[in-house]
Amino acid sequence: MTTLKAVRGTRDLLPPETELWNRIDTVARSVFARYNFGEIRTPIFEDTALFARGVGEETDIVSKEMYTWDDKARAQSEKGQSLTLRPENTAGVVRAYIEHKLGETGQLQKLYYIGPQFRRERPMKGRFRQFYQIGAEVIGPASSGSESPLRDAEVLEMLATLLDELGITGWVLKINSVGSASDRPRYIEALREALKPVVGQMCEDCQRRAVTNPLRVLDCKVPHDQPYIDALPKIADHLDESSKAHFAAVCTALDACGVPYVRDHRLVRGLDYYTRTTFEFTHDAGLGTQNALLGGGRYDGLSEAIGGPKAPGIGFAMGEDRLVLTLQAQKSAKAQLADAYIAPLGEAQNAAALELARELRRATPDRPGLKIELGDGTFRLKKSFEAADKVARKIVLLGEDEVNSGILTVKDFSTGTQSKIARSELTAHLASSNK
RNA sequence: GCGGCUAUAGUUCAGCGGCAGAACGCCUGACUGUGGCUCAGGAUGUCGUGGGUUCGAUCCCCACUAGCCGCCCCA
Repeated sequence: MTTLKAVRGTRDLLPPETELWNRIDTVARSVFARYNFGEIRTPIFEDTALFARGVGEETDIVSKEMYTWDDKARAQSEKGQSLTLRPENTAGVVRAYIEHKLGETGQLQKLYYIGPQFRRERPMKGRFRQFYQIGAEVIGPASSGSESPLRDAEVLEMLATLLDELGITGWVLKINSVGSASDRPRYIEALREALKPVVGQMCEDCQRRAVTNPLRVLDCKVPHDQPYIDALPKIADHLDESSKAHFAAVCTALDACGVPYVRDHRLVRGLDYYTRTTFEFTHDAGLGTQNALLGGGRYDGLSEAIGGPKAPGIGFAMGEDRLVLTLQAQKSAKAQLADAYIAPLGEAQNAAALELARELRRATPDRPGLKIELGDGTFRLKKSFEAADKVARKIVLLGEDEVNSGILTVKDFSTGTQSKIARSELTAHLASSNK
């Protein structure tokens, strides 16, 4: 029989790595809570039309990367329909916003999500077919302030805080404005015109892009092409007055709170719904060419595109897989040692050891409970020490003497010192030197 | 979807058309209640899967699968 394996582009997350994933989730939830975001959980699959209309029929994501299937009717009373595993979460959140009439509250909705997304792409380092995103959306009727540049700046400031609290050092924030829905076609036309005379001298990829998707020429990294690209028209010069003022206000607010950023007029994003502010946080360690930790932007027309009321918004999605890779590359990911390893000396002490472990592990109103690894009485003492040294900060010896006297032997691996501790004081002793 | 590189022990990787290797890790003992160092010994495995060429294939050829890199795109 052939052995079954995780399918291409999917993977199992195992300890100790899952500890890092959990830590990232915890830090993210804590930051979101302080900025007064609430969690939303949307279904993992949706009607295919949601993504076609929301993300854009012509985008690569929709045209070739979605896991879509025909869900057959099972009875007269049930309709068949085309369903799709979500390739991103913004469309689902906006769908929920419309469906539950969250705009009717008049309040600004601040929602975050953490969960798996699915795209049928060629897997690479930092790119998987099932991958995890942590994202958030700020959306509401214009009267709630959802359109304000202050929202953009606040979201960016929150992201800087989140990355800092995660311990990611050396991130770079790039921002740009892609203008309103009417600005962009005008700019693309200007780009085509400007490319015509020079594209013959540029790389083959650019010659193809100039025809298929001129905005992508801005992404070209071939050194020879750079002078030509620098000479091309900039989208900043093709924005209408209100988009210009909006972007300037975002920059002013970021300057005021000291979040560093670079304006990158070449930053273009591939999802149709983006308008005005777009951004990306990049990092160079551990990610190879997939160096974007997160990306996002404003989507002032998305709600209408999927049949809802006017509801301007801004959001982002972080690649959690990429945060993990970056933190691992920074070596700030070390497994948490147990507070103690209990070593019963002889099988006769096994039962007493379990009882002791239960006591130490148990949480009380004033103490969270200790992290305890339990050995085995059949191990020779040497083996217990070797095992304990790998997983715990201290070893607690529980032999016949200790069980009878109630005075336990505790050795601290970091200092090498050994002490006798009364059983009644053991919890306090182990908890006190918790760092 | 297209092009390229890769796949051997738990891990990182050598290797060769003729007995499957190293380092680290793991297990046992020296050492019966004191680890890290040392020494002695031990187990590593469908050489990614399936075909083909050959007296003989882990090695050469083909296909498939998977990972990585580039295109495309994106978190």
